[in-house]
Amino acid sequence: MQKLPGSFYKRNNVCQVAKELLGKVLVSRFNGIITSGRIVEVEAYNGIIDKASHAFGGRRTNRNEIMYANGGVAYVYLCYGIHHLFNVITNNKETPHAILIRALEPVLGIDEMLQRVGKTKPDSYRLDNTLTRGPGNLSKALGIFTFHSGTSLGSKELFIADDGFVFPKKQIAVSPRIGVDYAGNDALLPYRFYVKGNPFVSGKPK
DNA sequence: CGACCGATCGTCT
DNA sequence: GACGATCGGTCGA
Repeated sequence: MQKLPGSFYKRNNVCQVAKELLGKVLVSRFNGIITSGRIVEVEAYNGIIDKASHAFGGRRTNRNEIMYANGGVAYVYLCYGIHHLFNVITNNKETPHAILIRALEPVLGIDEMLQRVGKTKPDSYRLDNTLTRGPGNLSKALGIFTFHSGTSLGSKELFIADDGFVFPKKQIAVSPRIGVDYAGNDALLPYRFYVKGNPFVSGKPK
C-alpha cells in the first residue's frame, strides 16, 4: 500500500490521470479512524477551456481558488447545500485541472462508514451498495467535508494509495459526465470513466 | 420501470 | 435572489 507520489498528480493530461485513478484506494484517517474505498468512477474537469468546470474562463473565487494550486490537493465544495463533493486537483500551479471522485467500492472501516451515513449496522445488500455510490455519498461515508478542501493528498489524514491492483482495460468504460447539462457542447465530452458492471457506479445501469 | 420533487445553504451576480 | 459536478423518496403507468 503505497501513497501516490506528487508526480502522479502533476501531469498535464487530466483524462489520463483520471483513468489511472480507477483501481486506486482513497483513504481517510480522521481521529485515528481509517476508512477507505477503491475508486471505480471518476470525472475529469479540464480547466479553463471546459464549460463544466468551476474554473471555466479562468474564473477565480474564494471557493475555487484551491483549483489553481499545485496538483495533489483536495478540492471539496458543497453542492445543493447538502453534499460535499470530493475532487483531486491535478497538473501544475495555475492550471486548474480537477477530477471528481464519483464512486468507491468500500474496503476498510465499513462499520464506521455505515455510522457516518446514519445506519448503525450493516444489513441489506442495497444498503452496502449505496454506501459509497455517488460523489455525495462517498464523501459522507469517508467523513470528508468542505473544510478539508486544500488538504494535501500527501497528508496522513487523506490520501490515495496504490496497492498494486489494476482493473483490466476491458472493464473500463467511458461516457459523458453526469449532471452538467448547463455546459452546452462540453456536456458531451467523454470525460467520465468507470468500471463496467460495478454495482457501486452511479447513474443508471446500461 | 421513469418522471418528478423537496431538502438545504454557500456562493456568486 | 437564483441556482447548483446530488440523493432518495414518491407517484403513476
